Amino acid sequence: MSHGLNPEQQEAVQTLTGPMLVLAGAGSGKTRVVTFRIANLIRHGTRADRILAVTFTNKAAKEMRERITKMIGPKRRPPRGATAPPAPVIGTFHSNCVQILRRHARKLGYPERFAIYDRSDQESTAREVLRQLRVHTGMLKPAEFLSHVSRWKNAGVRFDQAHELARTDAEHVAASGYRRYQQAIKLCGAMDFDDLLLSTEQLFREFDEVRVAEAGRFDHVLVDEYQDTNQSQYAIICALAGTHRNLCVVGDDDQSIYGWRGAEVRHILSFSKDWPDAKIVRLEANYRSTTAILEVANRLIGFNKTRHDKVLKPARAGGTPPRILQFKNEVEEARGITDEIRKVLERRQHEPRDFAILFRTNEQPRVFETELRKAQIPYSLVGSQSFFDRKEVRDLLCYLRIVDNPLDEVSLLRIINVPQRGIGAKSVEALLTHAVSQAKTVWEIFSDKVFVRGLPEPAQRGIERLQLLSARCQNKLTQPEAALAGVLRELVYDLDYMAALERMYPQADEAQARQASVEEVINALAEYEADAKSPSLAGFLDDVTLAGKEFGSPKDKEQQRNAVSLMTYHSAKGLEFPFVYMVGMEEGILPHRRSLAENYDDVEEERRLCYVGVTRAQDELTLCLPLQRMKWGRPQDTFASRFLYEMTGQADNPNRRRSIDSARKQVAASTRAAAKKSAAKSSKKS
DNA sequence: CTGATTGACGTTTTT
DNA sequence: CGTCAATCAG
Repeated sequence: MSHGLNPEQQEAVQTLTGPMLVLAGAGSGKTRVVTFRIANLIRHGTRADRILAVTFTNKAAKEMRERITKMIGPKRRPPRGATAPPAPVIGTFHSNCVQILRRHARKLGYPERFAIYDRSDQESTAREVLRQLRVHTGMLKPAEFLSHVSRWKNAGVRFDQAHELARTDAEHVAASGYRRYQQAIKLCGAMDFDDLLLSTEQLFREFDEVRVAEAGRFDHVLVDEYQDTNQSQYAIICALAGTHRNLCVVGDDDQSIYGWRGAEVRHILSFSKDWPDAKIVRLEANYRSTTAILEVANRLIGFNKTRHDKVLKPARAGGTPPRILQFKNEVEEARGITDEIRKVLERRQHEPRDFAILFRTNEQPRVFETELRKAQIPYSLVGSQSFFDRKEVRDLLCYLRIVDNPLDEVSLLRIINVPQRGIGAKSVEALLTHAVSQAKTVWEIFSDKVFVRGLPEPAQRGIERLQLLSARCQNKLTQPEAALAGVLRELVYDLDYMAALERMYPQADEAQARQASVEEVINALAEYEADAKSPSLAGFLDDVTLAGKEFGSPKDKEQQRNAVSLMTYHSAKGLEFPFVYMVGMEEGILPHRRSLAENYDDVEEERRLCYVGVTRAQDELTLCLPLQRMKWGRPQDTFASRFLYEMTGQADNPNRRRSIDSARKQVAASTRAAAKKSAAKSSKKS
């Protein structure tokens, strides 16, 4: 055991009891240490299923599970029907909280089958709440409203306290909405992502017997990416590990990039205050990147004030110094990088999966997508717009959610007239007003015969059909041996959904693509059904909400296995690539203008974001700067990111703006020349 | 009730 | 330049 580990790593792996803080720098083999440690615990007699490991993403959890199975799992596949050997419990905070809450939801006044609302459900609810308050979207947008509410929730501010903290007009409106929002989702028997953590915390606080029971399931708790834990997550950790104190947290304060979500670097900076007997292990050797890259990384992060002092020590000598490339604009940037990648690929030394293009905002990759597609280079856009965000997929899932839980108002409102069944805006409005006045959900109002008879004739029939549809599905589900995928297939048939899609999308190819998505949902459900231990509609929906991004068609999966990665710095955390391109290194983007506005702390977080990007690179790092960027149809000049100057040791350069200006002048000249040329061409033609 | 057109407006990251 | 909400004519 512990072969190939350095002394620090060995200490982290072999000290098995008591609290421990592992300060793991980027590329220090952190993941390896965590998995070795779990394996070691099992070898020393801990039952595997009494170990809880909390990861940041579902993807990380999946990878960790696979690694551990490889290390300690049976050499041969156990015969069919044999009981599976105990395995460690590995998952995100959110998925673990759902497990716990499913067992005790009643205690908190939620139905056993409470729904989980994702971002899009939250936005719909927010929109509805703001509409009821007659707030103009110009004054407070749903997304902004949600960010206020989320901040309050994470800070432990209840909806009756928010008004005291509100300063601006928008915040006061948000405070009024907060109450309604919370009541609305509670009425639907739903929790949003924040609620999952807060409710768990509340559950442990108010019902000690529950806390004792849940904590008693484990003898060891490990937390990865500890720098990104927020207040409630920390409380949950303490509740679970407080008794046995076998708590191992692993993280890097320099990679704390979720402050906006309530993560507190404070937790990792002061761990030893709360756990005075904690052993602290520092992993500073970096096995990932070349010396040339690490020099830049160290120089950059040195500009941050609030941090544990540590320096990444390179294990790989030499290397190519990072390059800084300037392009005329963001289209040229995409074209230039695509070209470079294509050339490297043609030499057959590297594969598409060796490349990553990192950016700050989700709007940036659009240009890259078109260029990569043109060059026929396979790419995968990580994160945004997953399969389950497609309209038709989402609609179908809403049907399933209503079948599972008819009180789920957000889902109902989404598909109440999709495909169209005569329940127009007026009728919906009437239903909603009545529902609110009765403190009931719309689904319950459906059964209010007197009220429904007052609605237009087509609406009445639509409601009846909807009720019938749901009842039929529920009926099928109660039958023994009912296949979930089969029920869904019949639902699609009953809805005549495929034909409806053709009507909704007149273009044949688009309609076909959407119909294919429907097939894929059915496949995904079938796949879930085949894999899950005890499959249920509810379980499938939970998985989709919490880990939706890992689903997808087999074709997509196959294609994405070896593709250039396009992702944000946030989703790049924990990953590594031989070639990394950091794109759009401009003031206003990285650091983002929003974080520049107010305080200094936010710039430090942006710097950490940049640091995360730099430390993803194994062999070659390229920093890119478009000198102009299209904004609202007009090209606008950019300024080079201050981080570029910091990384290159020019932070104090008083002329840094001028030097960029001169570069811009050159580009402007060449642009003018190009414009003249094309003008000449077109005049020749005519 | 539905489908088409017009107008305003746009500052980030995600479990 | 795109997106989405509000508005209007069938």
